[in-house]
Amino acid sequence: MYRIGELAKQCEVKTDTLRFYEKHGLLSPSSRTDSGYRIYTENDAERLRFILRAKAVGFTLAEISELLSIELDKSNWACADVKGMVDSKLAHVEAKIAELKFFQVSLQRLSNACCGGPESAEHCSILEALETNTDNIKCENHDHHHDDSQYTKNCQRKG
Amino acid sequence: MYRIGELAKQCEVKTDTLRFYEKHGLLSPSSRTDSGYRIYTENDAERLRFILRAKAVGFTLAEISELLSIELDKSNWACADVKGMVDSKLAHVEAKIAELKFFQVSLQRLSNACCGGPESAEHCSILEALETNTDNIKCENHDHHHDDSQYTKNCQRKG
DNA sequence: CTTGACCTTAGATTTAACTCTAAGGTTTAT
DNA sequence: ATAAACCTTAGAGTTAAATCTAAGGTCAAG
Repeated sequence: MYRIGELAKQCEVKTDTLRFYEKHGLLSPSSRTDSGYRIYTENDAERLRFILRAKAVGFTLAEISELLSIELDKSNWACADVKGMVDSKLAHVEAKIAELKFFQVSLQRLSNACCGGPESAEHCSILEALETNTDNIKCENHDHHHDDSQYTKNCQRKG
Repeated sequence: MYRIGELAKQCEVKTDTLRFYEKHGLLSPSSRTDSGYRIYTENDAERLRFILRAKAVGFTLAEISELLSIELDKSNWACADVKGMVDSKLAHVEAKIAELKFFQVSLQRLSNACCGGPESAEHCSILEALETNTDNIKCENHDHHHDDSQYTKNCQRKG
């Protein structure tokens, strides 16, 4: 059982944000005190964490509402409806994962191609890494050496 | 070589959006015609696609700017700087992937638990799926049958 | 028994990211 | 050679998602 300020602090949001989510139907406290204070349960907290996670990966509040409506309307829906909706959201999530893996590969490639030393990063760029396909990595070959293996271990392939 | 309208159409954004990105330093056309029209190269288009992908997975324009600044400033930076920044962004991307996999698992679990038939979805909910750990899945056991295996194949485990 | 940290509401303001408007110049098709 | 469909700028308006303000009620500590 949390009051609004406690839940807000725990989840690192403002109390305003919680009232905003309530007004927009995303999260309502399970009860109120006699004097009208909001009382949130652990279940409410779980729901909030779900909302914040969804937001962090780029879902809009409208999309999050839709995801959560699966919970709210469950007894009025048929399994077929729920499954259809879930599977569509699942496809959406999987598409996002694929997009992010694209960034991951690009950034990893750039990180690998870059020796990490004090040289100019003339040939280190995300877009160069994007243009390069799969494993044929441009790698700067500077004409000097510096102390250690840590910097140069990833610099061996050349386009 | 594209004019603003052509690039906008190709990437399904408004021309306003491209002018907005230019004003905010995310994407400038490589040149202009004598009469002042913007001329975008294939490289510019690639950069735009990068921006749109980054946006789609929840990066703000400020974060995207930062990602792209690796490109802009490359000759003024040392490899060590670039690598540090890239690795930090990489960690960010990997965290997002982890978050999304959390959703993927939850949704997949829900999809699996839900028989997909015409029954009430009483026990189908995202939050129930979130609460359930790993493989001990609640699954409604309706007292009737319907046509085929397609609906019931995933309904065999019970908590 | 009052001070200060909480809570309430309604409504105004802010921020990011567009999106539109107005007033005019350019290009292409008929 | 002129209408339609583009382009230019500066600046105003919109939308989502908060965030702040004002005016006041609640409650535990000293």
